[in-house]
Amino acid sequence: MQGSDSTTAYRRKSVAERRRELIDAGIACLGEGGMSGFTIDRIRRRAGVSRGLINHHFRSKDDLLLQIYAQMTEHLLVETEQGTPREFLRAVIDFNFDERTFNTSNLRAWLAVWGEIASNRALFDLHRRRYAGYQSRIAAALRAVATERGLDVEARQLARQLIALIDGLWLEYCLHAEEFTLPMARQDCYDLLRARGIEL
Amino acid sequence: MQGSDSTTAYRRKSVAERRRELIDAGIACLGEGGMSGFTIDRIRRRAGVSRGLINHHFRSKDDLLLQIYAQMTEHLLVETEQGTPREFLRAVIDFNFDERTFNTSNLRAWLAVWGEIASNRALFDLHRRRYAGYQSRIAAALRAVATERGLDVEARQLARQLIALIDGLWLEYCLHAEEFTLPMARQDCYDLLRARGIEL
DNA sequence: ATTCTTGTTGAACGATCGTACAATAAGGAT
DNA sequence: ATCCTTATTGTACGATCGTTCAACAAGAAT
Repeated sequence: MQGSDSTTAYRRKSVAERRRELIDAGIACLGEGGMSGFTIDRIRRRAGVSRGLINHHFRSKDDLLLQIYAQMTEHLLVETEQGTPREFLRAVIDFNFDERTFNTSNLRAWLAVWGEIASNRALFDLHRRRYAGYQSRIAAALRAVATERGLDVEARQLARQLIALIDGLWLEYCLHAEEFTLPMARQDCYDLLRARGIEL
Repeated sequence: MQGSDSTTAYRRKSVAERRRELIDAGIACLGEGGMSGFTIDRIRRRAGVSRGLINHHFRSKDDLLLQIYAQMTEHLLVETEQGTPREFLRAVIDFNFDERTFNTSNLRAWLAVWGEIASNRALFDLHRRRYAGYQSRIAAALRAVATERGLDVEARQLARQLIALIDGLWLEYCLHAEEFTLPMARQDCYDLLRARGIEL
């Protein structure tokens, strides 16, 4: 755009870098205006790029949305890949309530995507694949920690409750950020498990 | 349309009845296609009505969305207006997981609306008003039941957790209806309170 | 310097969006 | 029967949507 060299009209970037920028711009638009704000024109403006470039890097707008979801879940999966079951559970909770993840813009983006999953086949399928692994890994970790302490828990049920609480807290925060702090939300999750005898 | 009397092209209805029909059609569209499916043309087709009628009964599409939210929350407030704190809490949980409320179409409609609240001023304001009363009533009921048993609970925090769990379970069910039963979800809520010493 | 690849642009397209409005007719009042 | 109100229709409009595509130029390769 207005680069330091006034003789060049624009700057070329690598495919990976540009795609990443467009994905980030898309997430920002989702966070700012929900699904109604997820528009080729708004995305391209936020990315500081021309109208046609999005369709050059992505097959369609739906494809961009799919890549956005892929990146959002990628973060969650990658950053919780670690050691013992107890460490894993802590990582899941802490990551979900880390400032980088737990901010209104990002949460609104998630909310907007959730609203589309049910009526977008490709998105739905990807979500199913990602989510199944997520839940079963949490259930397995809960089971491991519980048996280690000689507790008898319904691991799948508890995993479901934990995930539901996390998502619900996200939702609450998304709509009522002011009466809410990040450590409070995190503590709510630890409390849920402690009340079942699982201390992290 | 194709009424029994073939000489009449359409049937007039009372303002209240027609508005209700349009609101219901709008909810159905939200549940079916998310915010992207919330379209004047789709709504009017589902309601079996002409294009112009929606703007006759509602100032704008945003106004219709506002009325839709008003009706959805109305149900929740009305059906939980009853007696003792314990009865009230049971009513809240039971209503949230009643078949009439807890079905994928309705939940998807909620999800779609939630996604818009943050970026729609009028919707946001209405939501705030409705939600504040909802949360404080739950907190008060929890406090009453707890002190009745000599327990010391952080009522507002627990209310927040309960609401988050309810919303989270809605969300889970919305996206994974098959590995989920209604009584299971309801039980999850009772479990949360029981784990804190509050037996309903 | 020149060539070549391809990231990037911007105009143009048809479709669909929400809204406005004049014309119509249903159905109660008289 | 006739009038009157207004619920209802259907067309039209401008704006914006997602997508296509020929032309352009950035920048590495030569």
